[in-house]
Amino acid sequence: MLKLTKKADYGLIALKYLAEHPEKPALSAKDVADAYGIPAQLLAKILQRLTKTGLLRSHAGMNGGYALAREAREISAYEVILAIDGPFFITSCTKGAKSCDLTPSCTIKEPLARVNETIAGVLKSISIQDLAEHEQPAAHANAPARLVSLTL
Amino acid sequence: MLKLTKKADYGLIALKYLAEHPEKPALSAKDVADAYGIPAQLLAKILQRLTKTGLLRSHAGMNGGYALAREAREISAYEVILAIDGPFFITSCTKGAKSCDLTPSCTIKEPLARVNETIAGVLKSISIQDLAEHEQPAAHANAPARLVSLTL
DNA sequence: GAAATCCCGACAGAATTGGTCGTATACTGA
DNA sequence: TCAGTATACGACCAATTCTGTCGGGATTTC
Repeated sequence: MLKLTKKADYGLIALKYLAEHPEKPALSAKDVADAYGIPAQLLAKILQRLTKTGLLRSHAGMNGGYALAREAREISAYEVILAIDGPFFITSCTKGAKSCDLTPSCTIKEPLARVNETIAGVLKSISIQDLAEHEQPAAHANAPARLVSLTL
Repeated sequence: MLKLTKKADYGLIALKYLAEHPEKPALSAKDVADAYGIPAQLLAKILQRLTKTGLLRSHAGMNGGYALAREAREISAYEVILAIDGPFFITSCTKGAKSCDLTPSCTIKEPLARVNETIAGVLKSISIQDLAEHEQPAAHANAPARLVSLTL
């Protein structure tokens, strides 16, 4: 299915929201959760993780909350997903050191690893700001295309 | 995590295996399962599904089994994954008609839909034959790169 | 010190995935 | 026509993963 987990989704949504409100010094997990109807405690944990990986800055106490640790332009969707869901591999085998437990198996793995890199490249090329900019149905007709190369 | 299910993996492995043995008129599910240590009954169900979607031809009885319905070159990894795992969307929201149940939510969805298409494009550009060719650690140094464009 | 807020581990329920079983059906060859 | 080999398919269970909740703690502001 190749889909993001809801957590990753929530994380991206939250970061986008933060990027859209640069005037606020910080927004609490609850603020964001309420804005989108996301379970507050769950979002809190996600934001905590993003803080731990250095994508967000946090501040406790009244009027505390979270803020982007870097420019929205400088945070890629890839980093967010990586932080929340952990490293991903398109093949279900490649889990760390012990490659495939099955016989000589996954002869399929090697070519797909390249696909994996390509996808990672695409995700790396997208910043939180890109997400925020396209809030309004803009005319992306003339947006410059980004080329990603896949060497099989 | 953005990973393929094991079923999709198995399916790709099996198709690759079939592509590598064009001399055989058909290979049984058990043959393939044994070759890779894949649970035979599970693989059987996967191959049945691939048959139903027209990627394989099947034949019951002795010396029966499965064979590619088309040239390996003409079967894309995308088709295989689609057949086995169903349509995939990178955002966990986009599930059919009813978009996001949450409020105005997934403002994130629209840009990511493009990413989704890009990934699908990558997968479509890879054929079973591509997978089969790179069995041996070949020198893909001079393999022509394929460019996939992403217009955000 | 009280309120707001972040921090974090543990855990329960739900959903998905992986795999098995049993049975029916189709084809082959002796 | 019968035995053996295979596919076809639905039901079902087991394992894993994901989602969301709870409870207690630590910081910061007022």
